[in-house]
Amino acid sequence: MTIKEIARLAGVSPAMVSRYFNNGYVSEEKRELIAKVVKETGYKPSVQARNLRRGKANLIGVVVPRISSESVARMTSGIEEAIRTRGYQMLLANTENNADIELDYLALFERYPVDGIVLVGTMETPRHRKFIKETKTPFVIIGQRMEGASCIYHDDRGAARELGRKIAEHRPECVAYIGVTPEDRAVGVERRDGLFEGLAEGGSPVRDDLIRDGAFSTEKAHEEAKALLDAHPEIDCICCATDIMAAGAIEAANEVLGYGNDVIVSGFGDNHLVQSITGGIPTVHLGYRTSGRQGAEMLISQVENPGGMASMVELGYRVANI
Amino acid sequence: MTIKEIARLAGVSPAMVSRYFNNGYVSEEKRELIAKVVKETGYKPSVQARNLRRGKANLIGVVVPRISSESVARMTSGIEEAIRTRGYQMLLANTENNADIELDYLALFERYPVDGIVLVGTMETPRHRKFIKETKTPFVIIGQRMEGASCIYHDDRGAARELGRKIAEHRPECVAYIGVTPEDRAVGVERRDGLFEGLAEGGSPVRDDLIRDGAFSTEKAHEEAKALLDAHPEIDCICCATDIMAAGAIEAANEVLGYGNDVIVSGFGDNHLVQSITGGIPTVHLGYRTSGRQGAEMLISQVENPGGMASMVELGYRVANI
DNA sequence: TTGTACGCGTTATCAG
DNA sequence: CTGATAACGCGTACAA
Repeated sequence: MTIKEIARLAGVSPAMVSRYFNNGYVSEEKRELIAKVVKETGYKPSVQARNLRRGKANLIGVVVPRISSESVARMTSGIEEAIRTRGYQMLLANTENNADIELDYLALFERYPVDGIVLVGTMETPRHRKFIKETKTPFVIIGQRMEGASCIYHDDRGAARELGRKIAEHRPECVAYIGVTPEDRAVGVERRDGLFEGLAEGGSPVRDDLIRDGAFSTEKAHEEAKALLDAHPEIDCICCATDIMAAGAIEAANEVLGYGNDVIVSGFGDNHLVQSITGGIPTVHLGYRTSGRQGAEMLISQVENPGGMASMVELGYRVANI
Repeated sequence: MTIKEIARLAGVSPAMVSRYFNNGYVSEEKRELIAKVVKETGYKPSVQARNLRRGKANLIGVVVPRISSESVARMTSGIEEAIRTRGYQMLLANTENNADIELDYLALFERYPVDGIVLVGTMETPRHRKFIKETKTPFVIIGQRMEGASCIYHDDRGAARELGRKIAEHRPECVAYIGVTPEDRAVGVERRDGLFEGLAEGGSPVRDDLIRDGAFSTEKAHEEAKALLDAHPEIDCICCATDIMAAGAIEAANEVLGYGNDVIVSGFGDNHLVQSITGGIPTVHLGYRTSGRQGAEMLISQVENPGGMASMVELGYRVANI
């Protein structure tokens, strides 16, 4: 069923039918004629042909590191919302934290009919920088600050510093830290450094020998926390780079010291499930939905008004439960 | 940059360039000529035009109820994996559990250049049945059994029955149940009925007045469980339709009866985070990744070999931690 | 092995 | 307000 056949059946020109679906330069009379035929045939215009003709697909490619992470889910939800209200669709690619797959998808999207690309960022490699410099497709990165690209990110450092200060007010005497790889700058470096600063300012510095890597995993964090607590009974505070890992640390503390122990365990990111299971541990709410939404809006405005400058937006935060 | 310009620059015909990218009817000499120009210009064929010409987009539309649910994340991960290895891309739509948005997306995908549609199913309304009956687009539904459509689903009932029997072996004397709306047949009806059967067979039936709706939410389940335990101290077992809700029930039990209480709380779905935080409560592993993967494979085979029958696949399960 | 010519289904332009 | 016509960029008979 093509526009031509509809035109023939309705006794009008194809152009008329096209206008019927787009701008509305159609007389009432013809409109009814066409509407009737369209309803009878169930005709839908070919998006393919339209895309070709318009040189635009109203499609945004979104590349995420791990779809099963709550923070990512919240971002994509925000992206999707913004995108949908502007009449776009989302093409989602999941890389399972694999840099090669990530670059592959970025390359794929460049020649795919997407109007723009959103990258939910984790690591920054030379190949990433190369891509950013060379791509002609509108591009926004969410969650990491990256030079040369439009990006929208959270003030991980400031948030962590404030969290650290608040924790220090409780005067913990022996503070351990479970972080993640520094390859993820926002989570691995900014959160750690900010937290260390805040704790030190408040007079409760992290002890150098009590720093571990929790690898973004509840299990790994559980394991590390257990080892820490077994070896250092003096620990009375464990700060974690994510709520997910904090969940593991809490479990460890309960195992080693029993329920109702006094160890302070803090997280980051306000993971819904973790917060509701634990009844609320010290954490930072980061507005992932917002960054998703704003990132998508930024991208679409780039798509629709090309030639603008790359812009960087830093989002606020809210320290919670302490 | 079009195929014509490349042809001109390489001193060959456009058809040659097309063949260079598709079937390979090109002499070595010309191949090198073209390769050189392609590399220099960074030319990528327009997927738009190719799609129009081929009448195929290598795109699968996936409609999910809630992207931030772990089970959904696991399914989409499986779908994505299967799709990618077959050379397709995934277009993801999120409905936030809204039936209207769900139907909108289904309709959108029908006229979008997707080769097939996967629906991660929850409710089944007359409009759903209408869509299924009328759509000409290859279509697979995952997670619910639905007549007239190809579907792949889990044996929720059998799994629940076995879980119920296992729980009954611990001889609980007063069993409560927190479920969800029966509009979601698999989760709201099959799990409930199966569990009730298994418990009854084992001699530990659920007490009729101890049945509540937890609305897929940790908070709601927490609230309901707290009310139950406050009003009925004799409760020694709370079964929940999802792990997420079980997390709320555990929290409630700890609040009301203290840590280390003997109330058995069971879940369903083997939620990673819940299992690792709780140290493992009785649950059922359902292979969501597998259903995603197989559902996608089923769909693609429908796309590539049209005219087949609708098929229904039931997947197994594994009861865990009891 | 190579090139020519046509058509995929739309929409934009332009003349009426 | 309406209709004819020319692209959009590519793939593929068909002829050479």
